[in-house]
Amino acid sequence: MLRSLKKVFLLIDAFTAEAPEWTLADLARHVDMPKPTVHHIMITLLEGGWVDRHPESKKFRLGVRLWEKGSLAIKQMGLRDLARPHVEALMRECGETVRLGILDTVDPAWVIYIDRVEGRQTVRADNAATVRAPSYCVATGKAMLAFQPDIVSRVFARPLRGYTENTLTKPADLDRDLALTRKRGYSLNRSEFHGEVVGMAAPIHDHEGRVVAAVGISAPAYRLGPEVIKRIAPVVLATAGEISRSAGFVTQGGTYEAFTKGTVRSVDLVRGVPAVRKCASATLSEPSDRSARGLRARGRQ
Amino acid sequence: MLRSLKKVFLLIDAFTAEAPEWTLADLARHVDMPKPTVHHIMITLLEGGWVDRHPESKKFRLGVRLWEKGSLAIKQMGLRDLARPHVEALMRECGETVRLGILDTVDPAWVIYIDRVEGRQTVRADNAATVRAPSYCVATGKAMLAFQPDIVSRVFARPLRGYTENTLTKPADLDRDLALTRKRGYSLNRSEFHGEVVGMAAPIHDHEGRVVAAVGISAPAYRLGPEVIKRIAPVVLATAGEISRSAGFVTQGGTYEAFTKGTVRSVDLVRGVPAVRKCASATLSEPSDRSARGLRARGRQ
DNA sequence: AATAGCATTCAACATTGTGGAATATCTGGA
DNA sequence: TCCAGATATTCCACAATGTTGAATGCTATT
Repeated sequence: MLRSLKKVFLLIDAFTAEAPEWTLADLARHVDMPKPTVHHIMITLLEGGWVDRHPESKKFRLGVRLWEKGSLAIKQMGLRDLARPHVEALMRECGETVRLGILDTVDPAWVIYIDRVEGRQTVRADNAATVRAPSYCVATGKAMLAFQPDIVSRVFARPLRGYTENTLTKPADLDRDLALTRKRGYSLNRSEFHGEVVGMAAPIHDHEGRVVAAVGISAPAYRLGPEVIKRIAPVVLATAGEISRSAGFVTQGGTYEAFTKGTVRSVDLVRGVPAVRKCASATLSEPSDRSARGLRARGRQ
Repeated sequence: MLRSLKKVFLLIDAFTAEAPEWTLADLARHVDMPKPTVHHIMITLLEGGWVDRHPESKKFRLGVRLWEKGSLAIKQMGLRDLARPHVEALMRECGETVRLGILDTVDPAWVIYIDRVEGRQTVRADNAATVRAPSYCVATGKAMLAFQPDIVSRVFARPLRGYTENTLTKPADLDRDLALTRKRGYSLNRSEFHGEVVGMAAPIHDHEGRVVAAVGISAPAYRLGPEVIKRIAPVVLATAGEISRSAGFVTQGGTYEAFTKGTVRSVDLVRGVPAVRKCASATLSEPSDRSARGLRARGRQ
């Protein structure tokens, strides 16, 4: 809409973990805009505190105000605080790193981690860590995509980049994987993003039945073999269920009706929108032995 | 500079901890702009993921991208990770809540807390907590102001709002307090922001001698009496010194010269800029008994 | 059925950002 | 010391851009 604003977005997006500092000229080259234009915008951002500038090197960095408002944004979401105890409990139960992720509202091909608890005891929301990952290659991302089929097409809009030899880059393959995820209730990442790293995750629903996030664990492949996965799956599913529940998501009567003005409605878990038909919650129940076996067989190929 | 951008700033600033959600009309009224103008801007922000919108209530919230880039900003500053172990150590030593704060680059009348460790064991960077406080009423803020006299005038630019009956609202009073702070090396907050809450803090210098942050503790007044303050002061000062040191700040030769191309320069701690004269580091040394006594006397009035 | 409050769309207008050219400042090399 | 080639910054005329009143379409409330 507003073109000048989009230019600002482009400029801010130039600042990444890999390139956190920019000189004016480099920045102008990078975004392909005239230097004076970039200068004007950056000076304005500087005045507002949105970027910072080293007084000598003249290099720009992202500023304090961004952090301040960002903190507010995450606080607003509330989900993080809500989920925290369950996330920690999950870590304690399985000992591995636990992540809480949401889909990037702009581009669902990316997942953004809003919390993380390290395998050992480093219990801190370390936002210095990786915040962004391709949703179609990680467990949390796939857990969310699987239960929001209408969003998947947006992921397919662009070609799926392969990160490892295991990455599912063909839409058909990914679709099959998502279907499987829907069946068993949890998703699996078999080293599709980083080699040697595997993970599993389950979706979290809000009080209206929408998929809003996912919790998952990740670990070195050798430590998370098929048998372990089978054993841990119920725990991950239970965690996702508990978080959903504290977010107000209840499948039969009770809390749920409070949010729909006396009308008790159930939710179509697959579409993620309130629907008429009543359905059993795959999230809250444990997976059948059948699907667990199916998983193990698939993991071998 | 760019007026349209400033409008955007105004809009984003409307979102606070107290008013985290806005409808379009309310927002337009609040910032006193025509509705279509606000609409255009917000839609653009929405597309960029900088704000979010509840699909039904149509209310705007701050979005994920803000959080993402904010995380990057704080990570970039690095100071937080650097200081973390010392911050934690300080908490362990005195058992009280420890905060790490920096001055708002735009308006030094405010301090922004970039880290916090709770008195007990809740060791997490809880950015859901208070992030912003008036610098002239809190220990961390006054520690930074005291050692940057040129900045203080900017704080005086606007009248100092009183938060409690102890708040130093008269410039002369504050100046006296800052002078005292310079002498003893650490600042004190005697319930000047929140009643019943007192605190003390010391400034942190970077490798060029600039004051970049402050560490401090805060506690209920009854728990942090004059005698306790006297006992704890050296610990706080030592912590600030250690953080400064790991940031590359060294007062005699050594690391410091590495940053000034072979020229060994010392730093004028008060002005915060490299200077010719050599001075003893108030930050790294313990306060004399005299100043500690002076403090106790003052605390009585 | 009617009102009042929302969000949204449109298009004509002039305010606003744009960017080429000029200047100032810095850095490293000869 | 001086120059060459970077950099950041300032200026101003132009037109592209954001602006906003008026009109429309919603959704709730009375």
